[in-house]
Amino acid sequence: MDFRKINNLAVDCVIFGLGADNLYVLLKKRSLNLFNENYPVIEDWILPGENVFKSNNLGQSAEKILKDITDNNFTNRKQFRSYGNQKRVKTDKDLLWVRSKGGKSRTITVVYYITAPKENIEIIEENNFQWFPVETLPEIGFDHELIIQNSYEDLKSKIITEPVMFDLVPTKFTLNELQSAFQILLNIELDNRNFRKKTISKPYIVPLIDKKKIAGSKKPSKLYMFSKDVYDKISEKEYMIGTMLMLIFKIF
Amino acid sequence: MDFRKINNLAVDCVIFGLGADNLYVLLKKRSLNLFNENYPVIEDWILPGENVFKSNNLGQSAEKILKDITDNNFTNRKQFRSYGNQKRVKTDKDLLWVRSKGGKSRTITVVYYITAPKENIEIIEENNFQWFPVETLPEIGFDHELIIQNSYEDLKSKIITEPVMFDLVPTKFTLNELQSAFQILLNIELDNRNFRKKTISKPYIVPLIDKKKIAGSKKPSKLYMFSKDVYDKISEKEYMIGTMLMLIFKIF
DNA sequence: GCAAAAGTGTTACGTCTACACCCATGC
DNA sequence: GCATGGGTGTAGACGTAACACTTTTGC
Repeated sequence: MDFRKINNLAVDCVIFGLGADNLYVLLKKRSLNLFNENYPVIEDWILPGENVFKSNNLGQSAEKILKDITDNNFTNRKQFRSYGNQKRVKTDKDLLWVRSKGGKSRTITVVYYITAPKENIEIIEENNFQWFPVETLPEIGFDHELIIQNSYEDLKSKIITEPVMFDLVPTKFTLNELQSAFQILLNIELDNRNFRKKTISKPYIVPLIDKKKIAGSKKPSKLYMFSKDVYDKISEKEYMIGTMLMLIFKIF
Repeated sequence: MDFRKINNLAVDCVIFGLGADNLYVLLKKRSLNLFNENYPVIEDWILPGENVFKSNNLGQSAEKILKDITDNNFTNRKQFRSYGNQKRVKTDKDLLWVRSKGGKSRTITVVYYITAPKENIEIIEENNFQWFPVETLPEIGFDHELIIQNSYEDLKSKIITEPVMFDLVPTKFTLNELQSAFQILLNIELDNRNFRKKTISKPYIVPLIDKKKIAGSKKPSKLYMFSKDVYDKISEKEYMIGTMLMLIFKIF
């Protein structure tokens, strides 16, 4: 293993966690105070990320970043895009920070994003990380707010094309949870009865016999699973494209 | 301007050109013969690309690569993803080539892809570039075959989500051209009458009054344009997601 | 027994699919 | 005048949208 870092190549991770009524992003606190009036005090939030080791490939770097945050194993890491503008790092705060870390001001960042139910992600170092609703972010360093927005857009577009919704919801989910997930992510209202009918009719939504779940209160509800096998088998015969859409939209 | 190159950062371009009955990719010839039996003879094809200048951002690099190929201006450059595996360059040929060019064997490549009607792209240096059908590629260097496949997949998925089809077809197109484009790219058959009805009914498909076009032969046909303005206006009110799909699919 | 969320069916309407022939033009 | 691709209409099947009440459980 070669643990030296490639000083102009970094990986950042956008971690999306779906909560009860919001989609959240996990951010890392960035603070630096030199107690010198010539330097700004840094106190804001950035995406978890780091420079790539010489002997790691991009995916392994992402893996490593995630391991520092939680013990979860994520199966749904998606490489998104890269940011390599030479003017990316431009504010005093950002320049100071980069210099203090030995990085280069022209760094190319490859972004991965990860999706999971928020409740599934147990954060190890509570102090340094915090969830924020995607719609109301705090002060963000670098160009990371842009990166978050771009990733969010991409996620939304993937949701209607690929079965990524099932990564945002527990493995065993109730139909209402699934419906709510769609409603939050696409910001729409859905008719409960129609949603159920369509969803249940899909062969890759498999009812879990007998098992039930205790909601916050009152009557327990049936659980379902997503069968990737079945889904893949169906989508092999073409036509599957855009299936997710069908769970939801009035086509017009 | 700083014309030094960042030796571990490159941009490659996948240029898709839609022909009459195939989707093509533009490749660059790679040949190197040292006339020394200890070295392999290189004679294959790669994506057009190059290392990034210190003073260029990624988009500018892509721009520059394209300018060397054709005088066309492309408006639809899309950044795709990055390839940064440390084992990317591994065959003797590839290593020899990289060394002969002063690059690093661990290079991260950011991929852009471009879509246009094949006939629109006039290649400047005929000798070095050639079109190949995506489905039947020649011998390809580096991991560029993988990159092409990945880009192709991404393109196909974008086609059903975003109005990228209109980049592959002339600005003024006939309905049959558009239908044929869908058929080639998604490898499906469409009913001509139904396709026309749906397509014409979309407000963002605007008929060009009076103008006609001479096909390969016989009867001229009506021309249409895609109005991005109208499309954007409609898609603002949500729900637009997946519209492209609607031009085509039996929803089930 | 009551609060809270889960779960259920029907009808009217609109959209999609399937299908075969005439039209306009160039030669 | 004929060959070629351009262009057109309808009916039956299917899927969607709209809509309000009952059920099951925990407390």
